Amino acid sequence: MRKGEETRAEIVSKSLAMASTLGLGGLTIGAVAKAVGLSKSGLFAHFESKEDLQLQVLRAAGDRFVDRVVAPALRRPRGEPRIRAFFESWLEWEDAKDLPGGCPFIALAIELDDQPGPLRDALAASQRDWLDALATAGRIAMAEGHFRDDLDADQFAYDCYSIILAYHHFSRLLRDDRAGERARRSFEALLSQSGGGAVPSGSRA
Amino acid sequence: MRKGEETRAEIVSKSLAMASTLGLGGLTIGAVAKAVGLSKSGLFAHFESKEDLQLQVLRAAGDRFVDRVVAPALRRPRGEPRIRAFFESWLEWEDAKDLPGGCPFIALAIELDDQPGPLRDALAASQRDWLDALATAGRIAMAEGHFRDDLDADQFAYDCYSIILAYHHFSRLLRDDRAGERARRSFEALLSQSGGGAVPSGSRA
DNA sequence: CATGAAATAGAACGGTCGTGCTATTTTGGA
DNA sequence: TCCAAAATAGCACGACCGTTCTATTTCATG
Repeated sequence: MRKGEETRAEIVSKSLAMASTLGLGGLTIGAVAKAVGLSKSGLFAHFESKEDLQLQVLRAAGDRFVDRVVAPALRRPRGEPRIRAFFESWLEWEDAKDLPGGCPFIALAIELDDQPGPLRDALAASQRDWLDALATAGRIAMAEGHFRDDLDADQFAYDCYSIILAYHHFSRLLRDDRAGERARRSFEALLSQSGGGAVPSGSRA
Repeated sequence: MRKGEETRAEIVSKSLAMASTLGLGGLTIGAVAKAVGLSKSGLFAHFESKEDLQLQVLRAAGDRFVDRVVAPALRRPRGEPRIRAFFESWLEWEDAKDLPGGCPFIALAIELDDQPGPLRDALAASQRDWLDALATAGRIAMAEGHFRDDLDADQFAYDCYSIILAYHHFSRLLRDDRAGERARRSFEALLSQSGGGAVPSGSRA
């Protein structure tokens, strides 16, 4: 029925927000139930187990990332503009107000990296997916002549993620307000070393 | 008495190893007790609370990092050699066999970044300490003429940490065996863009 | 508006958590 | 060797965990 799906979506969404700060392991049926205004058993009836809830949270996070970061970038012109859009959206994603703990993937990566199972597998798979998407965008930029033609696109994706990880670390743990500025500086350096024209804010393609 | 200190150190050491995979929150008095062969209450008598144990674990991790990464670097010649030694030791630290979950600071940073309190404060303080040490090493390299004299040493430290974070992420979650190679490539690129020249062993055109 | 189905609540379960309390064992110096 | 002190064990506590079962409420629709 209708109502059930709505409630379930609200549970997953609230759980995602909570998981961004507490991790998937820190999620508690009782706490989530209180947060959405349900009884423990009423909430639990929507899932076959806690792990099922966790998996749905992971999937919801992936969908949201695609909606807000990957898809918008793909709507931009091929080449460097798309790369820049990807990076900027990614940086905004880090500070999304509906994810109070910052990027859930970074938090979950740390939590799950030593913990084999379907959760870890699902996370790793989605990570690989959009790292591939980013590397592909890099290869397109090479084809467009925006990047050197001997660039290692996978290394480029690695370096992009590297910058995002540092932004997360410095802005969240150290509360460094220059973290954004630092991340963008690193990104510009990466672009210019990749053969991307040093295009400061102003010109577009 | 003597014995007590020994036992306490063993507890903290074992807890550190466990915390590297499970986090500080995942640490459990019962599980640690079983791991060191003590009863729950026997173990607990060494600490005034669980948080006290967690703090001691944090301090032990800091001491170990200084011993294995910071101090060895400081014994190397000023300038680029010291920077390189810092980075290489740091990379080895990531794979230390007595820390099966990898660098505990990265795991704890994620775990504690939204959780105010003495644990968070202690972690942030130690992070700042050796980021400062690294930036200082960078400034020394500038003074020695190994780095450009307009280099931003804090940004340099930021970029170094960035590479380490990516190494952690790619090697642990994605099990990418090229992660080490990628990290070193990024580091060489960072050095050369910082004005550090020569690749020491090996060659390039 | 009645009715069966869907959604939710309530209570209880065995487990484990951190943490006290008290008893027992172990230790190291006199 | 003896003995206070230190170290450790055993047990119990209240709280919360995930989960199951059953009852009750709410919903969509004939």
